[in-house]
Amino acid sequence: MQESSLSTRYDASQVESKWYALWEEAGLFQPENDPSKPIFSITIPPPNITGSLHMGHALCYPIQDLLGRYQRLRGQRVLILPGQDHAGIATQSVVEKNLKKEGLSSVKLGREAFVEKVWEWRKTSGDTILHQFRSLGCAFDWNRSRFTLDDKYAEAVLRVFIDWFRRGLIYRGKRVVNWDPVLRTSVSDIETERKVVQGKLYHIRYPFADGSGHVTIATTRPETMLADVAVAVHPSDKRYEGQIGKALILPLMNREIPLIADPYPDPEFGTGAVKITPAHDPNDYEVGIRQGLSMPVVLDERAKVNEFGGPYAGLDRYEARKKIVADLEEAGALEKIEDHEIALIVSERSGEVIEPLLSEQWFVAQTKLAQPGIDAVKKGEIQFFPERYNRIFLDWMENIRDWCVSRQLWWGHRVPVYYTEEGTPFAALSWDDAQAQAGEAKIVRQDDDVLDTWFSSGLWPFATLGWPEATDDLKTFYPTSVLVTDRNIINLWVARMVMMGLDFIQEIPFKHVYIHATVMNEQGQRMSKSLGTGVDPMEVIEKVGADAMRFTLLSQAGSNQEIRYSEKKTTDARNFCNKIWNASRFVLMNVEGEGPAQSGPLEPVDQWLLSRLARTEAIVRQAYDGYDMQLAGTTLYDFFWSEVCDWYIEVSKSRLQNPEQRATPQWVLLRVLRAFVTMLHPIMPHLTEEVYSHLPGTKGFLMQASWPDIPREWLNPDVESRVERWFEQTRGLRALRAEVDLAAMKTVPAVYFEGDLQGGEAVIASQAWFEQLVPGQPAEGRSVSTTVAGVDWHLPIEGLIDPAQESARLEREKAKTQAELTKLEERLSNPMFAERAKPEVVERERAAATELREKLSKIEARLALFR
RNA sequence: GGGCGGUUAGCUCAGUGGUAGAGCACUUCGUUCACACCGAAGGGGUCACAGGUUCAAAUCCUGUACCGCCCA
Repeated sequence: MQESSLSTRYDASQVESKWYALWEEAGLFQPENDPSKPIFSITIPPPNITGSLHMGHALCYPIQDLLGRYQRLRGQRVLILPGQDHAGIATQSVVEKNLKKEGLSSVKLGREAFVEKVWEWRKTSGDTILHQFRSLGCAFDWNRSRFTLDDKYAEAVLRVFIDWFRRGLIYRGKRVVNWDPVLRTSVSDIETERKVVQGKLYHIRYPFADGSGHVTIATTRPETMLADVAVAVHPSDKRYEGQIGKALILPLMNREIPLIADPYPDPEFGTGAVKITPAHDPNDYEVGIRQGLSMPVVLDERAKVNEFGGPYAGLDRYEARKKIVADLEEAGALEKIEDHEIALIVSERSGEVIEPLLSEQWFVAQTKLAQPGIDAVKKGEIQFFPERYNRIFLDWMENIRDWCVSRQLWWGHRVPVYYTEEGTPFAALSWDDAQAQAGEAKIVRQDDDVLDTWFSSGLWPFATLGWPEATDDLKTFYPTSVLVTDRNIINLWVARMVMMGLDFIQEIPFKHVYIHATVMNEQGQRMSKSLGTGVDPMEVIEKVGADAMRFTLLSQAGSNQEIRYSEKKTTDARNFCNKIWNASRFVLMNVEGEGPAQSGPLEPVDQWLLSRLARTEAIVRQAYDGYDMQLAGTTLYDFFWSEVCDWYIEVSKSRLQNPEQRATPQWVLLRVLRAFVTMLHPIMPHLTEEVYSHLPGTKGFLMQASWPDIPREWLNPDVESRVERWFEQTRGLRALRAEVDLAAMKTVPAVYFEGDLQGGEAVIASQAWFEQLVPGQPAEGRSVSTTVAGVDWHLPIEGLIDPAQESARLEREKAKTQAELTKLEERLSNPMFAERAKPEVVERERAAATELREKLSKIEARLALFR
């Protein structure tokens, strides 16, 4: 290949699709069949079948791909198992919406036909997001892809339910749940969000039955009063002393309800009296349980008032509120209405306000299951990254509440409970199975509900590997190495996988949990399609390529909890791609054939770069190991751009022109470039694979290569500081030139110096653009001078010097130096400093002060020449 | 109400006790044969605030304010 004919612009679009196809063709996404290698495995968080790629995915999945690619380079046998979640509510409501457009509905179709429709929909659009993962470069094992409603997976789900049912861990009970009146199902807490809105606080008088005055309660939801069973006050509330136990008349309904004492009401808030509606408020429900109150339900599954609401029956909850408020007003029971901020709970799926509703549901007892998970985290068998999430996890697990697992949906794993005519439940894999268990009694129906989606995804790390069968995959890849996910589902998903894994496999499901940041937009707002703040990652990939997209996000991901995405950053990342591309072209254009087999003697700059490489490698390796992609990314960026390109390549240019000298820089550049693309490969897989393929002597894929093996002796701090001193001198000289308007990069005959350059003459001369560095002072004429790290430089430019300008420059330099010196002297003059500070610090400060004093006196002397 | 995270240059962020950093943006200069998606130089910061610990604090401690998130 003619490297010089490669374009000066890196074109990601061609490169990326080419390599992805080649990797897949070569079977590189499957784990190697080499049992001697250690295992690294991940089962990815299964995206919903309703999904398409968003920025959160564009971070989460590339992190997993990065880890997989890194561990593969490190010699591990890597499995990343992809798949999808059937996502009960989300999917069902999407399909319902589609049906509505056709004038159909789930009710019209009936259960069987509806579920059929959902399967059709899943087949046509279900894999969209998995295909999009390919554009991101994700090296996942598509052959092992799983879906939570696959036959085998579904069987695993039912087996778990049946097992827990038999052990008495699953029970049926009445609770106040989050009821979505539009989707007409219970929903979990994670499927709701809080929204603060401006509402009203209604103050209502409840008169005592004996006519001795009244109690005023305040409520934001007057319509629920229809189902009030009591009014509660705090036991310590002096205002109600002696009145506890008296009967109140519930206005409009004219029922008698008691005034009770309970710790729930906050005496500071309003009158301290709270109406209690156990069937329609979770807090009131707790009071109801404590006090043994009845729990009438007054709203139906559509949130309409039922027959218990008497004259209000049939009204929607909001219509009922209006009418009730009007009637209260008329009855003189309404004391006042205030504006009040209300924290509404809204269903994420339908956007409807959640109705807390008492209903009968299936629950899983959690306390016993949680304990092994708590122990595993406390013992450090499972570790969260960042560490702070350990506690968040433990706090939740230690205060865990029973889990409502039933959903009133049709799409999902149907609760495997069958009932006899008498209503006796049997949990079984099939109707026949249940009948066999029931014996004489006849099974007449199966439970209508389906299981919470998290119930099935809780099995993900082992059901995907073949459980309940003892498959090779399960033996080989479980427990998995790490789970990478979002902090929002630590409790709802991570905790469940931990509990289920420990309960059914008796082993933790993963050793590490890395909680990644949330991707925000440029203004720090949450990205959301409905708010129009979302950005489509596919469009970004089209513009700048997947590698730049990945670098943008990955190089911001560490232990932070927010990342700001901006288009500008993708441009920067694209520029980095281009820089790598062009520097690689440069190297290839300057190497012929296979390149030198070995280096000649290494010069200090060669040793310097190799030493920098050694440091970079150590930092990057530790960063990847500790889930600090940000550190890895920025370290590689800085190393390549400033050390390889800005210094080493520039210094090497003249050597590469010289046939006698070129072998060594060629050898160094190839070694460094190969190591660099290997280390960067987990972040930018395509570009690095492309560059690697052009390197002389390359066989096979970079994806299959080994992590760079850096000889220990390359680390050379002495050479580093020596060479960096040369660069410091170079920068000082360039700055001096700029100060006197001497154009950069135009070679000038001579500059004079006094001091020790430590062998850096050639490097400094070429990099500061001088033909020669002359020891001593210029014989005659004026020159401008500067002092850099103890070396004096004199640039003879008689005739070009504007004395006023030069003395102004010197004054600035003097002021700066003086300020530094003053600061140092203040520190040094404190006797406690010399006494208590570490000796090396004192020594360093003293030396620095001496150098500054010398520099200052030189500046003074130079100033005198221009006055 | 409880908890967690954040507050450092115009912007986005590094920086776990020893002379305040990077990228972008900005100013000036420069198309030289890797790259103008580039190079050179430069300006720019009371490290949110108030106390404390320390020879020394962006960094450790206490408190406050503001922003964000989670739980109730």
